Amino acid sequence: MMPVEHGSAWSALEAELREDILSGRISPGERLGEVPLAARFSVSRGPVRDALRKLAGAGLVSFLPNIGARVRVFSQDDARALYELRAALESDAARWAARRADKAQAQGLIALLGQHAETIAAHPAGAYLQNGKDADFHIVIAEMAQNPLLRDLLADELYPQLALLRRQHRHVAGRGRVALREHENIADAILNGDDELAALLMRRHIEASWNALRGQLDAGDSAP
Amino acid sequence: MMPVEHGSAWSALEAELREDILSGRISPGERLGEVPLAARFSVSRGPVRDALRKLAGAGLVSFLPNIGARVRVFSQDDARALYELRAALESDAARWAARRADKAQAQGLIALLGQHAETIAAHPAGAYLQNGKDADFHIVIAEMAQNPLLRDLLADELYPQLALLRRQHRHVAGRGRVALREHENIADAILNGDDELAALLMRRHIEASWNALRGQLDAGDSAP
DNA sequence: CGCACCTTTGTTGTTAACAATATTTAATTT
DNA sequence: AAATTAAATATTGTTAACAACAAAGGTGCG
Repeated sequence: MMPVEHGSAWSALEAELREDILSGRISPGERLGEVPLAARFSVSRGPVRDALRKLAGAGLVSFLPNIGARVRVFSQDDARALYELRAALESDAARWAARRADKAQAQGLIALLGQHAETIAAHPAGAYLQNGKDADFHIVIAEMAQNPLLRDLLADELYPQLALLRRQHRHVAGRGRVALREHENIADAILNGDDELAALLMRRHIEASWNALRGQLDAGDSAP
Repeated sequence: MMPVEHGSAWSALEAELREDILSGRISPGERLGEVPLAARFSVSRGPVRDALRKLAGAGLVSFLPNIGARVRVFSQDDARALYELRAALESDAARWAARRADKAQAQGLIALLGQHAETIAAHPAGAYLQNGKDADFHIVIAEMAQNPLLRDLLADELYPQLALLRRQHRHVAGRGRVALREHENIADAILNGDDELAALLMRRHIEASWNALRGQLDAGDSAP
């Protein structure tokens, strides 16, 4: 008999809520009342609370005691802090990836860059950074670093927060070709086992990404 | 009328549990049943669940669905991952501290090192690393970096986890004098605004700390 | 007309009972 | 006696009702 999956009450719930937030179906700043959510998922408020607390821990939801949960809104200072943290983590991820490069993963990285080049050639306008392709590259490197703590912190916390942050603003201007070039240089350094160079290039790559975003933030840009 | 503080049911609860775990009153691996805890704090299981989930998010408690919570036990690989992450975060904290050094904080750092030198002189055996003095130094630097996200990640997650990790093992052999010397060199680099040197020295400092701990781990050392 | 205060309403925090799962204990069989 | 299975027990997951708090709206007073 197919067992009715249990204990998954808030597990599935959290995943779906996450998806709704990251896809923009629920907008930044929007209220997340426990009762409506409970009704929507045909479940009681208990599991909903658990899921909201977990999402708050992941930085996707802001939580005020006795007031409630809202989809998180990032201040410019939040964004700066986020990118600085990202630079610290990812430059070290690149450093370790260069030292520990695993054959299979390294080939995956090369294949990925090949795909990206094709994508860029096909859509010169630059949909590169927009469609999760960028995230793939960074996640492969996080895997290559062979540090589960670092990988999870990046994949489960930082990248979702960055995705949500970008939702608040117009998509960053097409840095596609330049970004791909930077990715290729980073990959080369990793495949050559040059850990210091890989770390430095990754740091510069993220600083460039931050500068591009900050330009838009300074221009007073915000999503509808 | 003095208002009976509310909303503090699990806030105080979480703080006390944290303290019990970090102080060793509850040992690593020990079971954290919801019912006994609820009875102990004269509260229902709901707030206890919240507190346990939060502590699990902070990495002090391991949580298995349908089974329960235990005080976290670190594997050697966990420890390695922790120290690698720490090196990434703290070397960048030192980097930013050197760039953004705030007068008041910088003097605080100097004062701290003076105290530490006296402590070492008074207790040559080396109680330096054992009594939170070490943590103070690193926290001041995290503050100086002026990145709330980085500071909270270090102060609320990494340092507590490190404290718990050390509880699992005999105290690391007195690296006191050497560590103080390293601290002084880091502080000099920060006060001179030499961000690259500060970052590098901090990374080496943490690597040395990790090597000292790993030596004991390899020797099959574990707390009673 | 404006402001403060109070009432009302809606939402979150907490509780205790119920349901489902894991663990332990005891019985049974080989 | 050892191992396997089945009942019993303890623990976690979920639910619905109750209590405390915050926000909104209306009323009275200056």
